Amino acid sequence: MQVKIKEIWAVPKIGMEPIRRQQLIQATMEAIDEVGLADATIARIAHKAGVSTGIISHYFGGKDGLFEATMRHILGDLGQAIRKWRDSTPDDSPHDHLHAIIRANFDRSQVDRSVMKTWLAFWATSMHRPDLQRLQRVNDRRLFSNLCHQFHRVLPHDKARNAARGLAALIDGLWLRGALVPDGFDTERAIALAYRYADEQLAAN
Amino acid sequence: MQVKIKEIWAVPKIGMEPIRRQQLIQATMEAIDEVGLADATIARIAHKAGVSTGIISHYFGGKDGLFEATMRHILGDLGQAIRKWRDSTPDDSPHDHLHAIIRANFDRSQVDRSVMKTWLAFWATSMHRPDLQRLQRVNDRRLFSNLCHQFHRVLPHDKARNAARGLAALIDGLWLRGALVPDGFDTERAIALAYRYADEQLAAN
DNA sequence: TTTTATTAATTGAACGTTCAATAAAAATTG
DNA sequence: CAATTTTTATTGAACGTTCAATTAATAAAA
Repeated sequence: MQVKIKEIWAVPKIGMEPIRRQQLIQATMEAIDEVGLADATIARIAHKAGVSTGIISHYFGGKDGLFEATMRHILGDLGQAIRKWRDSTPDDSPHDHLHAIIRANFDRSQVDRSVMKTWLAFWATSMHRPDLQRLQRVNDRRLFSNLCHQFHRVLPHDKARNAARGLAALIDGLWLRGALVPDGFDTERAIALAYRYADEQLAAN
Repeated sequence: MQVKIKEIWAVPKIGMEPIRRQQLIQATMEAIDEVGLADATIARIAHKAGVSTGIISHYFGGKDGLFEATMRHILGDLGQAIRKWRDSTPDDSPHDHLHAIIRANFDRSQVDRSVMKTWLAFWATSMHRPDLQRLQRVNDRRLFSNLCHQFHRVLPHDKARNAARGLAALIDGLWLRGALVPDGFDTERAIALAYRYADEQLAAN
């Protein structure tokens, strides 16, 4: 029944799944960077990845599934960055550990333009989608309890909790303000401000 | 040419424009609160405001215009809150002025659920729409230069700028984290943390 | 042969916008 | 004052477009 001009069909290769998933997640972030989530249609994403639209439903079940997978990918990168900076620290004093967490949150993988825009879209969307909201809260709590644990090695309960709350907010705020300015994000300045806050909280025991 | 069952037509009353604009802006925020910007269709908004879809284009030129007007309304409320808290302060010391700015940013008009969700949608959308981006930057700069001016009455240039940058980020971060938790936003705790930061910066001259 | 991989074409729902119709109210004219 | 024209306010059906999702077709690989 189909009308065809040429008898050219795609050449299936085995083991394409992980490659296609990666390609489509990357294309999703790029599309969001270019036109925003609302206009990041599956046709646009598929074209950018060099595949047809059907493949998105095939591997991710649909657009929603692709977006969630993209966000999980970014969260995975953040977790990796935290491990990387933690392991690169000489000793494991609260001071060094806090600095590592701060550095990780401003890691190159997190301040990339397309990643930052995807984060913003994620926040706005997560408010109406329970599945994304859960993802968001898990991440939120992890940052908070990480910070809390480190502060608690030096400060009493309440002070540690408040210090963690403040530092978590400062990190998010610096990151948000960095994301919202169109021109470059001065990461080092943001890191320096967060370091200062962390150090002051540690000193006030 | 229209097919009618009943001979009932709307009863136009003069001077409806400001009333309709207010109704539609309110309905927009409620719709965003309920289903998010993407699903806040003009049909839904119009129904919620108790008017027909055509009226949105009539008064706002379209959906985009309505969203921008909604955001301008929220920004206007923020400006009003800043004036309110500034005027309610006994003297105009840097300390009191900073506290007033902090209070205004956590004013009831700004921590309302529908307002917070609209803010989030605004941030995500502003990244791809120059008109909204300008609106966003004007607001950003106003907060920063307000803070900077107050800190500068006590601190030298560089320290004032860093203190302002830090406090602006802390305010935004506390606000963001408050917006993202589904259950209530502990405004007083956020205000207390911001106060503490402001006070510590003022003391470190 | 079945499974995996993929595409092009198609479908149907949803959406924003436009527009003719309608009438009260206000302004203008005779 | 009465008759008319214009302005303001409003509706809701119709239109055209855009999407996400589905489907039939295709073939290499297992």
